[in-house]
Amino acid sequence: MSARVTMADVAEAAGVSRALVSLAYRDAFGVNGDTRRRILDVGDELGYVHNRIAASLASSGATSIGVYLQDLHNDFFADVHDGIRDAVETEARDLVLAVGALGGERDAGSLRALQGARVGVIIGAGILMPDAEVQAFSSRTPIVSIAREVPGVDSVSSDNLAGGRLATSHLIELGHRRIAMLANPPSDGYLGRRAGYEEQMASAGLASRTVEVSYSRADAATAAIALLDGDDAPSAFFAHNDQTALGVLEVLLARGITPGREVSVIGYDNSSVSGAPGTSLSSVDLHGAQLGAAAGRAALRRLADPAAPPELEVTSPELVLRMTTGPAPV
Amino acid sequence: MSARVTMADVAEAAGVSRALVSLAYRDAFGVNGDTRRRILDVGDELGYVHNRIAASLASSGATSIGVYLQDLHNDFFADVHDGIRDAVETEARDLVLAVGALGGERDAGSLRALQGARVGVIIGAGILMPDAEVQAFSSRTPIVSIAREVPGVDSVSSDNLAGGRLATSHLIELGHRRIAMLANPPSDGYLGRRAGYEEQMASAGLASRTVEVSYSRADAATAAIALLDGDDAPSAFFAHNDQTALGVLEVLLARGITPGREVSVIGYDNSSVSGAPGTSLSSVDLHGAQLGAAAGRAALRRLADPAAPPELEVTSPELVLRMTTGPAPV
DNA sequence: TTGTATGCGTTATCAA
DNA sequence: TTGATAACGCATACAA
Repeated sequence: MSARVTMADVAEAAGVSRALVSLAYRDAFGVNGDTRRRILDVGDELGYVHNRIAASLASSGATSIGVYLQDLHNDFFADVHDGIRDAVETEARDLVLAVGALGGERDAGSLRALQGARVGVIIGAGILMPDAEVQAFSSRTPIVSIAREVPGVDSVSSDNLAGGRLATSHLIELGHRRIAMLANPPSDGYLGRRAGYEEQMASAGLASRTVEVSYSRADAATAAIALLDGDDAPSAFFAHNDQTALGVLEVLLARGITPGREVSVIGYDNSSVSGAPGTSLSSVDLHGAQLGAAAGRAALRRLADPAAPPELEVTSPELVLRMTTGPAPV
Repeated sequence: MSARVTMADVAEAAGVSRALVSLAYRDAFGVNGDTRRRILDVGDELGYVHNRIAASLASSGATSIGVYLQDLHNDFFADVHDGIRDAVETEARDLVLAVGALGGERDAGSLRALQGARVGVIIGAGILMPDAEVQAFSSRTPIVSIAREVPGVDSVSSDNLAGGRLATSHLIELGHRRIAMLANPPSDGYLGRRAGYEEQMASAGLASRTVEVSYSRADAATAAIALLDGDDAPSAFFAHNDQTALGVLEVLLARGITPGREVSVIGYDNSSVSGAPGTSLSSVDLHGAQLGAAAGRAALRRLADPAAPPELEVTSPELVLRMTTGPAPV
């Protein structure tokens, strides 16, 4: 608990100027590699820690990167985080994290907190505010939106249409003809998944059967029961996300139906639960780490040129096949 | 992109002094509720955001709370985060997050980053540094350790001995006699789980069979295969965590053995995968949110009194039974 | 490389 | 409540 060590102390102990110490800690130009090492060593010995607070206040342009993640319980956001960190760490930028909430009730507060931390740009994954609010916010602190396209705002998203096509056409190729889709509420976006499904069904001459469900597993289970008990029960389900697919699996297992044999199921997100033994859910992978990395690079570009026109980058999803998909029963 | 709005601007627009604006934004005493609201409204209109960077630099004592989470892919840490946030948000403290890595290779860097952000205390979940380093670090910036007891450092941990007893005695009550434990490397702590297992086995007159494995699923699978193929194959497995238990399940399913019928399995952590249909793993729940909340409160106490003696708080784990546990086959 | 001066936007302290 | 002023620890620009 000695008095706080400052740059001045390090400078004195190392026998150099304050300014040089400052440069050394930012590994800027104009400081010889040897002296740099020596300065850092002296700093370590004294227990000095570069004060990013003071540094940030003093430097005019904000250089740190804010990261907003909707929900830590969802593995997708963990992937996104990893991707961002990978893409950004070569630049030695500070990442400032803020976590939201599933319902979006923390969006505004968390984004404000990042703004209060004076980040230069915010990478947002799972922001639920309306487009208009995102745009308004972005005009003060630029946002890079992940997995959601916001007009006028840098966006990095996965091709949902392609994902919907991938899943559906695979089920069709397996011989399924009665394929139901459990879709999310249209107001939340991700419409491409549904569009891809309906397009593929139509072009195969099959009738679409789309049921809208919420994000809860229980809700999905209810919908699955209704479909299975109805006329012309489907032999395959395409779910808008893994959570929904788990609801379907729950129903199948409870009825003694083996997923992948009698009935096939494909989810979306390829979250960590998908790979669990026993569950082994086929799913569409968004490649969250890839999205995060792309967003990280976009953030660096935005920091470098605040006036550049907004960018839109679209990455391709991938179908990951496990045990819940199999040939249609005869 | 207007010029940055500062407190001075707000003060002028609201027709009050700078000092009053400062007080209003910290909702401190000495500012009438009405004027406070008015000041905040004016601030909003001007698009002012309280600059936490400048505030933090100017205020003498650090009041923000650092949170170190080892790995976002593990649901346990998400629970911990939620618990901390709940416990702390009434105090309106800033949470500063840092994320580590599974192998511990980011421990030092992440903790330093928090120190550089001048937090007043750090809540650490999943720190892997040796005790001595944690203690040394904690003497500069106090640490509250979660799920790991570090002598001389505030710690909030779950009672691993009780957890090991719970799991083992339950298997014994189910009639199992050949119960194997897949334990973690002793150097990582959590020794109580193993001790609880061995104690319960001994007091039931049964022979312990402990095999040490790493944290990888594949490693656990290998160990399970060796045990199942050996003499006197176990009818039940107690795994030191869920990941390890999944490795066992993988082997059982591959061999057509139904978990919970022929062979029982209990994991530890009750992570999100445990509840997936098809997996349905019985597990010991650490109650991460509860641990987080306790740590949050401990952090607030530490902030209030840096000189108080270190505290140790121990919470009780709970056995969550699902499909992978059942009576011993006859 | 070195000093040195100036400023970043607050908080904190005091006297009024 | 108000001003006014001194920190806070650093970045930055400049002259040497």
